[in-house]
Amino acid sequence: MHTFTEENYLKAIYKLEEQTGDTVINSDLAKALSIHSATVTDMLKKMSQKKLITYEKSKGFKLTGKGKKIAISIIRRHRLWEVFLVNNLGFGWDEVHDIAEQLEHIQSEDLVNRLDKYLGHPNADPHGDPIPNVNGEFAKSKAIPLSNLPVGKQAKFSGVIDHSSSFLSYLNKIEFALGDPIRVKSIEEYDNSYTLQLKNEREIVVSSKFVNSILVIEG
Amino acid sequence: MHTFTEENYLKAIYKLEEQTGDTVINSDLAKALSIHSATVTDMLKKMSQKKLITYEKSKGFKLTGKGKKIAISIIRRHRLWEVFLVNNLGFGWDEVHDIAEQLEHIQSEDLVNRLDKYLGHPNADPHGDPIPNVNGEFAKSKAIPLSNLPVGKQAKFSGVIDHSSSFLSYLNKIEFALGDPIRVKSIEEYDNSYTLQLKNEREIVVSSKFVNSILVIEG
DNA sequence: CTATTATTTTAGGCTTATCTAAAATAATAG
DNA sequence: CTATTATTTTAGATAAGCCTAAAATAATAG
Repeated sequence: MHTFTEENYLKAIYKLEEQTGDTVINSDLAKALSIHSATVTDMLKKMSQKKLITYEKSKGFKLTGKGKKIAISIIRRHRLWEVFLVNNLGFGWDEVHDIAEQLEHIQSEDLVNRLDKYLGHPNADPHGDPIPNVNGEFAKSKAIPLSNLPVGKQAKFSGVIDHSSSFLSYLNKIEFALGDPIRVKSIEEYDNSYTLQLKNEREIVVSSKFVNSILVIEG
Repeated sequence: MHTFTEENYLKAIYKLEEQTGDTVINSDLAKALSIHSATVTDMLKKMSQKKLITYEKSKGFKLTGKGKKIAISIIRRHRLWEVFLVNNLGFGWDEVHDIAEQLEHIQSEDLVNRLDKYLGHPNADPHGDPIPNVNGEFAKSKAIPLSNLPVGKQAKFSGVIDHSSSFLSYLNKIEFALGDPIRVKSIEEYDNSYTLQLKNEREIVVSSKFVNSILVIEG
């Protein structure tokens, strides 16, 4: 159907659109894919011809309906494979990204849907990212960054914003896992550090970077 | 590590060596890969430089130890994925080849070994083909073509030689599956057709092509 | 042993995805 | 509003894998 490269462009554009909520610009995409702007320009022309993006010279670009549909299906595949790798094969959540990057390009509708069923139609991957269903629809999430959670309110750790393996293995080290309860006890005005209360009354102190890197759901 | 293309060449050369027991020639490899001889010549030079094959102009070629090791690891991956697709995802044995052709190129030692463990270290794929272990060693098999089984001797269906999906779905249709008992009742001299006795005394008549396409183990 | 046939290699091209360097265009500061 | 800076595009190359057509080599038949 599409080449790996094209699929990677589509996925990257989708994620940039999601982040900025607007049209994407060449240089951002180039940075995201670690390639040069000239290369991006070339590819944009080709993708535009194939009606995967809308694109006018020197203006931003965005996915067409067709392009978006493909991007979402790649994300679906990626996240389902991550569930398999963690839940069934016992990989750590900090180890699966690169392998899922490869698996997401396997072409077979049937395979993805059987995998989905085999895994019990999960609605989130091991990092708490939502998995679109077979029609490309995402479940609505009430997750908010921990930094937006009012002090004292009880919540649950529901996902990460920072997917870097250094952050993920830090979470492993402090034994804080998806689904765990969490509450902000206090915020230190001096350096904006947070004192959090976790499972079994355990308290930890974390940086403001930390509280911007995880998502929680109240209640 | 290696490109998909290179891996496909290695696998194809391995299979041709296995079949003919000798050095492989350009035209056979070209046919196996459905590409032109000129393309093969190009690639042979490159692979020879990388010490994956031994090659002298206009003579045959064969895998080096290094090349063979890679080829076997690709076969291992392919067959393990086939087991997963059939046993866990419920695909038919006639449906998995193309998907496994893609999955076999996923690069991760760890992944293959975890998959192997998850599947319970199977020693054969859904077609009865042996799966090499982590060191690249194949279990010795006592399988023989059904055509070599003496009349009257009891045996078990242990593998297919013909992997075409038309043959496999024919076997599905006649409800003859791996592990089933089999015995040659008689051979018709006129057209070399065989009368076979299967599970529950059931008898079928098959062509000489059929008896050359399946493997059995006596006993 | 030579002529014919089969096989392999060379030579020159194409496409995809990338690059660098230079030119063109857009954005921004004064 | 113009000069500087930033961004994007064009132009020309490269490497991997493939092709076709022609040349070279090897195999085989008489």
